[in-house]
Amino acid sequence: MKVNRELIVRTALQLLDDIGLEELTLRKLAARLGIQAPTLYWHFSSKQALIDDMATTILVEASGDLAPARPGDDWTAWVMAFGQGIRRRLLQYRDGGRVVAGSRLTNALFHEAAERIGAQLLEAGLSHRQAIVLMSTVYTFTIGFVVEEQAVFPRPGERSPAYDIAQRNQALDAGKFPLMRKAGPVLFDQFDRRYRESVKLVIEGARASASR
Amino acid sequence: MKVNRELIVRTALQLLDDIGLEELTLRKLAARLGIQAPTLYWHFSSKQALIDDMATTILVEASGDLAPARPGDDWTAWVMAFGQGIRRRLLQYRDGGRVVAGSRLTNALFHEAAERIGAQLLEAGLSHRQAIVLMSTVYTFTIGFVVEEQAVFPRPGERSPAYDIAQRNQALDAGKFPLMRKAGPVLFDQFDRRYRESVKLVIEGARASASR
DNA sequence: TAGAGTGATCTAACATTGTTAGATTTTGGA
DNA sequence: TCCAAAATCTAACAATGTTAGATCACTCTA
Repeated sequence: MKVNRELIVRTALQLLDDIGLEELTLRKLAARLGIQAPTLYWHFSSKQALIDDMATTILVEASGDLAPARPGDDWTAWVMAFGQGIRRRLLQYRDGGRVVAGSRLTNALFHEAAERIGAQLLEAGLSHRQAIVLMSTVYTFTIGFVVEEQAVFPRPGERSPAYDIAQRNQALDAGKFPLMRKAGPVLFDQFDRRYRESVKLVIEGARASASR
Repeated sequence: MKVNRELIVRTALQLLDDIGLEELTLRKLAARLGIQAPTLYWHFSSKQALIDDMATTILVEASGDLAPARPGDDWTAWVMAFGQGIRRRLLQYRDGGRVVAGSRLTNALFHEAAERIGAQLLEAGLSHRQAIVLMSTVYTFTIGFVVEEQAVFPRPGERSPAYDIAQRNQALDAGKFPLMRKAGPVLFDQFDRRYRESVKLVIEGARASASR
């Protein structure tokens, strides 16, 4: 059975989703492909090179889903759709955030989407620097956010027992940490809502900066 | 020679700064401590537990440095100092960003600092939720930002050869990616400036949200 | 149609790693 | 002085990424 880079990456992403990044080994991947582990080195120069390709693939998959629903929407909708689209796709794979966070992209396909969205921002009147800073802020925040989110929810709806809120509160003295205690539900529940609010902060900041 | 948790963590942080997270092994750490590797398991239940303690220590070190220079400053200065303080401390250790990104805090000392700053925000009129979302946004962004920054500059001023801008541009067709090409210097130079601008976006967004 | 070349896989092995089991030494208080 | 505990040691294990080199499979050419 002949195997190629794309099949390897797709299989690796399936395996990732099944067992997580920590358990993802070349031998397990090879087994699922019906080959021996060293054969992978004919296709990839290292495990990291494979993971880089996985990360690139995840982001490329996201690329088609980064435009706002209604095409007439203003630039703020484009930025929100950019962030939401990336987050949604990262969440589709177990440890998707950590995979992308630790990798370098291997091709420019994701840059195409970024280029399109950036063009929208310029057209709306933002400067080049404003557009780049805005997009990179959302991008960086999104990846960091999903890394945290997936530590709490390894899979959507499946809360990790390590992040029990009651247990967290037990470690936080009520008299000493009133704010932090009350923050538990904000930080570890309803990630959708907090994500939206965070990105909205960035967007409103950009609106203020752009209108000057 | 007797060893304890604190000495181990301090030595591990030194070693981290010398050789980076990837090269940090329990045997090397033990050698530097003058003990055998398995002895570390008397003090820590796993390597990850040790790294968690390292991350906690880094953030606790940052805690003393999170207040604005002039105590009379308004709440926006507190938020900026919060972010800048964390970033500065993460940058003091090689791979400091990645260490903190992948870890869970082992004590609440950092929460004390967060509690103080949060209190400032409430006093300035922000709601509890606004304050928590604002701080978590800056926190998450900062860690993600430093992870990227340290991929480009493993040590301050020491650019990784893998992130040469000219090389990056070669991969980006000038006709197809005008914005992304021009973005190189914005993204991979002057991290100080971009960090400040990003956090300012968040803060201005919070100002807009708070004034409503 | 035989054979050469290269594309793709295999087997065998290596060094290194985190970790465990269990024996041994060191320490400090009764 | 003795004993329990605290702290360290040696020896070993299973697993991992990776390399070296042999072998199979396919395609093109002479």
